[in-house]
Amino acid sequence: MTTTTPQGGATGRVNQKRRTHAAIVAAAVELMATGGEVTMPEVARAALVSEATAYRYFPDLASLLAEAMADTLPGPAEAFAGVADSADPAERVAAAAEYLARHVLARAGAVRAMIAATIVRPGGGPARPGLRFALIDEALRPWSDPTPGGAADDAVADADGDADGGVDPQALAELKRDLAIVMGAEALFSLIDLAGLEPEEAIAGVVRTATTLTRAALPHPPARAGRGRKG
Amino acid sequence: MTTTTPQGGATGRVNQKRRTHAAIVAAAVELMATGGEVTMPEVARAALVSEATAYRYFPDLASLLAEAMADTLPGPAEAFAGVADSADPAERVAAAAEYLARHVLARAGAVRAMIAATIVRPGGGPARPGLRFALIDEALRPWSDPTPGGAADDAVADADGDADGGVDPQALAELKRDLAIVMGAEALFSLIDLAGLEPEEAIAGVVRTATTLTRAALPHPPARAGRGRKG
DNA sequence: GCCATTATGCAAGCGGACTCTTATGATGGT
DNA sequence: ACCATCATAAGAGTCCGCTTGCATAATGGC
Repeated sequence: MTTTTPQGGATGRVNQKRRTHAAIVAAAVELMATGGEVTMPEVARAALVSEATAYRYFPDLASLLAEAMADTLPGPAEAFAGVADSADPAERVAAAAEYLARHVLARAGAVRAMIAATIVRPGGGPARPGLRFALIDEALRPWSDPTPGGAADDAVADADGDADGGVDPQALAELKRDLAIVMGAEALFSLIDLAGLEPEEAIAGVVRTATTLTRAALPHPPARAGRGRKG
Repeated sequence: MTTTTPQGGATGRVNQKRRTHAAIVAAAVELMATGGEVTMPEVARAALVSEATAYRYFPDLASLLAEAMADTLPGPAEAFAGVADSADPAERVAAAAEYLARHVLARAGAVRAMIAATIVRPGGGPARPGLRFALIDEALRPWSDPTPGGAADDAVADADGDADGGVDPQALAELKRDLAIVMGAEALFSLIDLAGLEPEEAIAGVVRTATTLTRAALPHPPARAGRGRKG
């Protein structure tokens, strides 16, 4: 996510810099979409730019991939397209988890490279986007904001019965932490690489686990995640 | 976990090969224990062996680290030392999760290198140990084996009330999958690197999430994971 | 103790992630 | 149109992962 331009930010040949920057990101986005591996020399070649120049704009490959990744995520809005008017957090969490998982799997090669690059640099800067956190917050908004102002208010009361907005803040924070573990690329790759699941099974797996965790956080008798809905 | 010796397995100069193999693994174990990064040249130097020789015994760094890692894990027995006579799966899962997490964190550098190496080789062989799976199976044994033959039988009946061994096999399989996501090094590093938690907080986090999932799989009214027990 | 077997060391090499230096050449204000 | 500024290209260099070929030397059966 870190972007460095030559000679600081808005000084010098701003146009050229914006052009170059855009070209590099565009090339990265395109290569990422193939799902294959993405290397810095490749991106540079595709962007008609020297490798050294690419490194002048991004401190490392992970930062470049992070920005390219973030650029292809239109924002939380799309993730909840199907459940926009639903105030059931479990449903919203499931939608977010699946949305993120499919996005990741479609760019598996790049995401794998990103994880590999960032995992060996513990303190080395915020090179990885916190995509999941924004999605989690948005998914749990019905519990965070007591009154979002739309039809959701009714839905909350409908789904929640007595305590509509009254969710224990600590329980909410813990749920967010739980979901941060599950709603990530690493979780997906764990299931695929270690557990030997097929991509679709892995998606179903993380969605199910995320749903289970969300339901478990509810103060009400939890129905377990619906199984066989995708099978 | 893959070990290749020159000229096949038990042929040729067996003693020399065993000595060399042991020296390499021992060096890796020692370097891992420092928690710092572990590279192949380093291990080779520490083992008084050329790098090429190290690669003759292990196809890649990940395999070497995997074997060294597995060698330092005395087996499932130790993990459940404190809860050996407990048949509460949630308690056993918590113990296993914490055990694994501490083991990983004590060798963070090596594990990070291992993840980095394996994440970019999706189909490239089983270079990563399934440590978690054995632990999960062992933790859930009270549910898998209706009658393990010890004092656990009574404890099961005690904790479970009516249906002692009668746990839905599918629910059990799903729980195992859930736990496979949470009880792993990646989950730990996600919390530390992305969520910004301290190591101890991260351990508490995965333990809590694992406990929550296990409790949620119980057919009975689940008490949420005890919070504040670890501070 | 000899000597064929065979593990090992050395060294070169490839590609990727970066870093740094030097020399162009495009940019854009005047 | 000029030309100082500044982004860029090119290339070498470092480190690691990993491979390969060849010469050397230890091993251990005889």
